Order: sequence, then structure tokens, then C-alpha cells
Amino acid sequence: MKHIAESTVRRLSLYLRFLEEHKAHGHATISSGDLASFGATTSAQVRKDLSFFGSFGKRGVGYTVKDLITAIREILGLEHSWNVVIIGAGKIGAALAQYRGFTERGFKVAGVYDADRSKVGTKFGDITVRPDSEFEKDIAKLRPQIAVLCVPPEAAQPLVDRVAKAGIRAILNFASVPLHAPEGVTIRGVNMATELEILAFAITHEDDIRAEKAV
Amino acid sequence: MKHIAESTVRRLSLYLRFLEEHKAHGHATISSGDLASFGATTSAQVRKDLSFFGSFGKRGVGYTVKDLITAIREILGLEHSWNVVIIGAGKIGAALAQYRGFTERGFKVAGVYDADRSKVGTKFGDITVRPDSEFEKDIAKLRPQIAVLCVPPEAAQPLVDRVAKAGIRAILNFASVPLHAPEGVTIRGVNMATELEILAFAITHEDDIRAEKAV
DNA sequence: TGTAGCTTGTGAATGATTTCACAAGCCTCA
DNA sequence: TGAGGCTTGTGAAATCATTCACAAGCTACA
Repeated sequence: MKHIAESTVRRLSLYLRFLEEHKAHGHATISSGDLASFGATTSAQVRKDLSFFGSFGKRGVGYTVKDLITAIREILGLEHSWNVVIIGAGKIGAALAQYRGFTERGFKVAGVYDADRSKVGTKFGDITVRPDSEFEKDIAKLRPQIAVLCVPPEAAQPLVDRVAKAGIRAILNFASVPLHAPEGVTIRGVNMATELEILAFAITHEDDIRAEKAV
Repeated sequence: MKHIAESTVRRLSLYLRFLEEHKAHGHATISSGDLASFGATTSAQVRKDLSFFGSFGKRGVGYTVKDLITAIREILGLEHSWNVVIIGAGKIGAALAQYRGFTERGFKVAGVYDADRSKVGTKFGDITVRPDSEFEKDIAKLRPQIAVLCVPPEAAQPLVDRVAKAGIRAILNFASVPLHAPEGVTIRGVNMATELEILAFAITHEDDIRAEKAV
């Protein structure tokens, strides 16, 4: 397969959300223009995004909502559900463990771990925080595909190596350090402070931008 | 000023983090190559990123850590601290209200609001959840520049309009819907489920990619 | 059946970002 | 002072992503 841009995958995820909503509203078909207006993009972009994976619409008509949902779910790899383990049961870890959005989209939180014994035993819904040391043992049973790291920065890289050794190949990192991914492992980082800094940059410089527009 | 790519701003934020660490380790100067290896980028990229804003290094020597920190902080608009209000005191909102990373980077949580009366009065450290209805009144005193939305999807767009009307021009959105930004307002979205979906895509397709590499 | 009015799928063009490659400049040391 | 070894700053080239523009194909309806 041709290399797919991250921006394309991100938009597909967005289209999927809109399609599900659209289906719930009882619509059977949708055009690239409708999809575009929801995702703040263009109809050409929508069609190009889809074209990397095949041809899903009918000229003159549009896309069958049901079929496009199936197609995008398959493209994204969402036809089956994924097991996720959360490592670190601090504030963020706890919030994610209870986050409805994951379950809704087919990501099942299969375990929560923490090195701090005082946190072990805490319950989030039907899931109990287990000791970090049990991690490798559990993996063999749970077979999770994704690990979410919500640990202090200095603990993150060692955990990446440990998690990778246990056979997990996808990591979502909430620790505020860039991590080195071992061969065959994909890491994505989410950094709240960086997001705020990008906003700070935008409002600090928007006057320059406005001035520029006026020229 | 020339238009700056978001990717550049994101990297600057990363460089800044490394520079502060580097300074704490007692180093006085740093080269673009060192900065690059931390951020998993190239030395040319580092120099290009900085070149949009000026010339901060010395040929043959590198950059003075202290001065580059000052320069990047000024570029990002971090020379003063920012006031942030969090709207929605659910799991995510509560986690963010207590998130150390914000304070460390100069973002002060000045208020937390919720429409649910049962949440009003809850304390997060020295900050108390206030009723949503008090929001406009408080803004006049607090003068926050950034709002963080941690509300259910259907509540998000109305809040954008309300927050914008109150004079806030930057919004960080954790609700899982794309939002329409009024004129002069910058919105950034963080969507945990989308991040997991991008990972799911990556591991679903990595065999294709590996196969491709082998060809 | 034929025409009018849509909408898709896709090469080609444009625009944006990253990488290359090298002149210019700084420091050390003989 | 001058040569050698670094490192920056930056045009130019290459790569990557988005937008344009239009032929091809579907539906409805006369």
C-alpha cells in the first residue's frame, strides 16, 4: 500500500463519527460535500482521502452511509475491538480508565497498572488497579494490543522498552517527554502543555497575522 | 510575519523542554544537532525552525542555552503566565484542573465551572468548582485568555459561542466533536479516541508497510 | 431513448514543508 | 597570524499534501 498521511487517517476517523451520526438520523446516502462540511474540509479532500483505499461511491449519487461506515471501519482496523492497558493510575490515568469514549469506539480497557502500592486495589467501574509487577504475567492472558502511558516523564522510556518486550506494538504516551520507539513499535504522544503553548503562540501572534491580512 | 507551520511551533515547544533540562544539567551551550536528536528530527530542521524568527546561534559554536530559552519563550508567548478556565468538571476536567504540567509551564488554572449543581463546590487543590452561570461574571475579574472545554459533545458548540462572546480567543476542546470557531477565535481539539484509532490503523497496516519495505 | 443535472474518481497543478548542500563565521592552537 | 575543524543560516531542490478541474457515470424524467 502507498504511504498514507496521518492527516488522512485523522480525517477518516472524523468522517466515521459523522457517518454514524448521519445514519442515526436515518439518512441512507451522503455526498462528499456533506462529509466535508462536517469536517471543515473540502469535498475534493474527502474523495482523495477515500481514493487511497478504493472506490466507495456512486457517481451522481454519493456514498451509501452503511457501506461507507463498514469500509472506513475496516480501513482503520476497527472491525474487531481492541484491548488497551493503562499504565499509571494518577489523575490522567484514572480519567482515561473511566472514559466512555473509548468503549464507544471499540477500545476496551483491559487493565490498569501502577507501581505505587497505595493505588493498587482502587476500582474504576469494574476494573481494579493492579500492581505494576503483575504486568508481564497478565499480558499473556489479556493479549492487549495498545498501552497507554500516564506516568511521570522519567518512568516513561523504561516502560516503553518493557511494554515492547512484552509484545505490545502501539503506545499512546501522555508523559511529557518524547520517547524512542523500538523497532516495530508505534508511539503517539499527547501533550496537553504543548497544546496550550500552540494556543498561546496563536493568540500572541494573531495581531501580526491580522495586520498581514490587512496589507 | 511569514506564516508559521503548526509543526514548527510544536517542535519549538519540544526544544524548549529539552533546553530547560539541558540547562538544569549545567550545560551552557548546545548545537542544533543535539537539539535534533532529542526531538527526533534533523539539525537542518532545528535551524530552519529557528530561522523563521531570527538568528540565535553562533557559527562554529552553537546556541547559548540561556539565551535560546529566553528567545523561544518569547516566540511562544510564554514570558508572562496565562490564565486558563476549565469548563466541565467531569473526569477529564478534574484531571486537568489538577495537572501539574500546566502550572510548570506557566498556565494557571484560574477557575473551573460546571452546569451540574452536584459538582459545584468540589475542591481541586485550592480551586473550587463554580456554577456555570457565574462564568460571565467571573471572566470580567479573572480575565482568562484560554478556555478548556471538557463537556459532553452536544454542549460544546454553544459554549464556544458563549466563551467567545465573553472575550476569550483561544479554546482547547476535549469534546469529541469538531467545533466551528467564531471570527478571531482559535480552537484546537484533542481527541483521545482518534489517537487510539490512528494507532489501530498503524498496527493494522504495519505488515503492509513492512512488506513494502522488503520489496 | 435522450437530455439535464448531479456526483464521483483522479491526473495535473499548486502550495507547503522538509531536506540538502554549502558559504560564512567562530574558536583553538600552533 | 593562519590553518583546521566546527556550526550556523539559508537559498535551492526534493518531497509531501491539498486543491483544481474535468471526464465518466448515475438517476430522473420527458
